[in-house]
Amino acid sequence: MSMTERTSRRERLRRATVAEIHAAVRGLLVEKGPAAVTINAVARQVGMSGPALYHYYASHEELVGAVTADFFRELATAMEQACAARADAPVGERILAACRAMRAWAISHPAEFGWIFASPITPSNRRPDSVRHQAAQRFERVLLDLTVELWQTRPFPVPGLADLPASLREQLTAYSATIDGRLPPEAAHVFLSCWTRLYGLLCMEVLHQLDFAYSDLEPVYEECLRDLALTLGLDHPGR
Amino acid sequence: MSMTERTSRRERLRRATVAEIHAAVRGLLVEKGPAAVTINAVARQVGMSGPALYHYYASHEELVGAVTADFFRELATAMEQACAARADAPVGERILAACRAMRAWAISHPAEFGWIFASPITPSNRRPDSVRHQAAQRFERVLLDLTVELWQTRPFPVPGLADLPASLREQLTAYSATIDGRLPPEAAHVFLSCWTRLYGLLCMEVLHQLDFAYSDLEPVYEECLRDLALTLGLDHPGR
DNA sequence: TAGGTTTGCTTAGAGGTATTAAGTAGACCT
DNA sequence: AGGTCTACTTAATACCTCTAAGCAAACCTA
Repeated sequence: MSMTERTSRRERLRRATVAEIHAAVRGLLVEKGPAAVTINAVARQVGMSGPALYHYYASHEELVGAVTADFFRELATAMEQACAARADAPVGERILAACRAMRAWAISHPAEFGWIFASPITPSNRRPDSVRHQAAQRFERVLLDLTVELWQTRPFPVPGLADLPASLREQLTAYSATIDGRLPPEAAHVFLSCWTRLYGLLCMEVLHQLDFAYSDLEPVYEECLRDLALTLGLDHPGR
Repeated sequence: MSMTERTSRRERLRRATVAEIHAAVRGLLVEKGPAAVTINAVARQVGMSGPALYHYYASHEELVGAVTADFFRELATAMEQACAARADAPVGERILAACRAMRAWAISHPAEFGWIFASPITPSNRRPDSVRHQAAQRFERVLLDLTVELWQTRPFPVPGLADLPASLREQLTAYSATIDGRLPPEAAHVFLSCWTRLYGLLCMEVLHQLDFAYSDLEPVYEECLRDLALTLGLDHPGR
């Protein structure tokens, strides 16, 4: 009986409080914008007074990083679920589903998605062991894993490694190593190109850098997906 | 004699002070990061005390917007100069020069370029009559004007308007109108696609969203330019 | 079950921020 | 010469992050 509860009562309480804090942060972010997410305001929201929060986080920055990590995880989960819902479909279809899920989450959570980008990644949050970095990496892996599966089951056309500039070749080789060689440098190049276009488009939409021309980027995103499907040699992308 | 000096002594002094303030802001931004750009710190730098700055700007936000506008203007000028240096070259070559100048400025002024994006565009700075918006528009026009010239002298291939989704067609038609029809909707679509890819890539580089894979995006950018040249039907893009 | 430790909070306070208000010295113009 | 405008000043408000010190209750252990 006592053995089954691995988490002590204390720890459960702590977790609950942490969850409440994160919810307060998110609420403030969504309702009053990033600037409203102050230690004091968050503390007030959860019914404690200011400095109490320092028992949970060492600094404002760490709190922000932790919540940002939440958002990354939630986004990654949304993408994974979109895939899981089509577990039997061909990889190509699941890739498109994941990409659409990414934008769907971004659109329905603009404040959260905006925070992921716009909040300057402070040096401490760029450390590989930071919670934020871990969560960001998991997010990135969703599409990477799918692309690896595609590469293994139905390889897409890639440029000759010799055709790439030397500097790029080196960088791609290094990156290929960091993903344990699951994609060779040439394939990594194609993957990164697709990733960059898609993510970049979303990034600009969220940062309102395209407002001067577009009011709704859905068709633009879909066109980008068609292009991506062509590059990866997928069957008809739907829509 | 008195007629020739359109600007009174007073106004000249004011301009000098404003320039000094902007220089102080920039210095703080570059040396200590965006968070160090506070009203007080800026005032200290120029040798006045805090609230004095409110005689020049109504708020911290307005000051930030004004300096951001400076950056946009400087960036636009750098691109224009790159074109002017090749005034006799074909449009295609000038387009590529402008694009390269854009990245060159971004790389040599990372703090400034980062601020252009990362600083959340507050509602007041999104108003069409804000200094920031004006300067941003001038920046956007550099490549637009070049593309218009290309379109008029050597039209590039465009998709059929009927092939585009209705929603996109409407948006493109509206945008075409805002640029006085200098590009028809189909051509505007191609222009915006190129613009989005290029600007998005730079945006992600500056926001450190690609650090996980690349250490130097120069070859990636050049590849993007080759793609762009192909899309616009330019001759060999060089490099 | 008693004692010490850990946890979660409190208030007080230092030093910073943006911004407003009120007052003053001097330049400018009539 | 007198009034207005400009550029600044200091004082004050209300907020911010974060540190320090202290207290009560929960927990663990002897």
